Amino acid sequence: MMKFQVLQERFGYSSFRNGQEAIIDAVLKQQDVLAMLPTGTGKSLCYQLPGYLIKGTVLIISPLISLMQDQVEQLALIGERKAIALNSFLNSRARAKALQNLNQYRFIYISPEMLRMEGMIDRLKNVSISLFVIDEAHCISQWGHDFRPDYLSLGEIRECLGAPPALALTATAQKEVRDDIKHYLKLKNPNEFIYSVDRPNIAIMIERVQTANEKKQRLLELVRQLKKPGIIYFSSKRVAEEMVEHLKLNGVKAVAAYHGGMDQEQRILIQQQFLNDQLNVICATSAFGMGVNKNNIRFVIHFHMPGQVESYLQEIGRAGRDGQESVAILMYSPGDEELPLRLSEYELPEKWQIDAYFNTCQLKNETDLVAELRLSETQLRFLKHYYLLNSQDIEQQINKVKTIRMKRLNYKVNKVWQMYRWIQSTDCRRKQIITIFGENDYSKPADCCDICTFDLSNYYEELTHIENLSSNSWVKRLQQLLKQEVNPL
DNA sequence: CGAGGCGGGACTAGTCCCGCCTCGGTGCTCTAGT
Repeated sequence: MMKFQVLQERFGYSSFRNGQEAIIDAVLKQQDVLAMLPTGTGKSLCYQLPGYLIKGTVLIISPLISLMQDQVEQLALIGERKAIALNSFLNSRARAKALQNLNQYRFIYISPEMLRMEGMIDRLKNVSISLFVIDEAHCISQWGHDFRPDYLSLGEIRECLGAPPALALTATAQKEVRDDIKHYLKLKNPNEFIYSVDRPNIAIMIERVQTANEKKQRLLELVRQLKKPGIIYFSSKRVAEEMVEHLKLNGVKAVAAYHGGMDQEQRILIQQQFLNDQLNVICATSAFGMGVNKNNIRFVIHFHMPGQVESYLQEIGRAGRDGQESVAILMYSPGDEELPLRLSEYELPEKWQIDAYFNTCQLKNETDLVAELRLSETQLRFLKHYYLLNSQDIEQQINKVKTIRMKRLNYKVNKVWQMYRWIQSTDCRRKQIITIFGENDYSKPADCCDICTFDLSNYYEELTHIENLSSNSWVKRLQQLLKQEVNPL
């Protein structure tokens, strides 16, 4: 079968979208591929279509259970039943059955954590894996070094499985992140497809205020005026929830919160209601977004600044997927950079915790250690990961881990300052982003950014100015209009 | 850094204020007990 035939008959498309065909060709030639495509350009087709043209199974590493479930459902809709998501949603019987029949699947979705569970690699060795896909591959760099260290083992796992060709897919990755991806996946001379991160239909704006209170008031104004639907990003679950109440109290309807502290069920419900236009505004933390395929989002507001330009770009990139004019507004008040700086720090163990852990972890049980050293789950995982990796004497190990911690901390702090410089700069915001991502050319849209030319009222809801008038003046205005209509007759 | 919670002291006895402390995001997995 030819790829065009599969495209039409299986997926129901008459042509490829920008970038897809070249990537698919490289995959079919069994080359390692690193592809950076803007959000919403159909990345999953790049491995799903080859799945029908090559022998064997496509293994897809995915960061979220919900993304895996989504993809399996999407595949079911086009009649594909030989797809499975291997994750904790499967009960033990279903999992046992799936593991026994692994080689019958065309597509297997799995998390990095599940891949590293005992016996999993041996199971997969009996399957002929013909393509090793890493969806949202920037997670390797963004999460692998601390939050989810299993991401760093993917390259070794790939080799264990006979080094099948790899396809790494992402939407935003600066050069150093791409280097990380290549290194940790052990890609050999990968074919790289890098498309521009620029989204000309998203106008970029920074709103400066002096205090937190002022920010809150200005946010209410903006939400009232702007065309919806929209997302507001916060770096705190509590503040996100408080803002939902504040907006509701002030007459904003169809607004809800979304963050990682909520029940899985509640999260799915909120996301569905947003996709179905039953909710207009989501007050969210960075937990919201991956896999949210909604094409008519008109604004993305940042109430807190993200810790890095990549996160910012990924978050604003959720606006305007339909190609219509949309706006991204980042609200900044002096001192805002402190929060992301703190967040970068407290994820990593402190120096004294490294000392204490390495010196006593063989003597005490884990529960006691965690309580004694006040370790968070992430800190503990970081320590365990590097404890297992090292086999030299304790002092050497400790120094090595402290160096790793220092490097990681520096990296994250530098990322925050890059974001900060972007906010403070007086250069075209779009041009700076392009430069940060190593690009040179872009065409300036009519509404570019607050430094260039830009009129925020283009993004207001049409009726807003009438609603804002008091009822009296509204009547007067209507009378005027009627007079104007009547007089000429 | 900055917001919020909490404890204690003060003064028309239950409320108010001040100072101190803590916390702040992202997700996978399994296990034990209902």
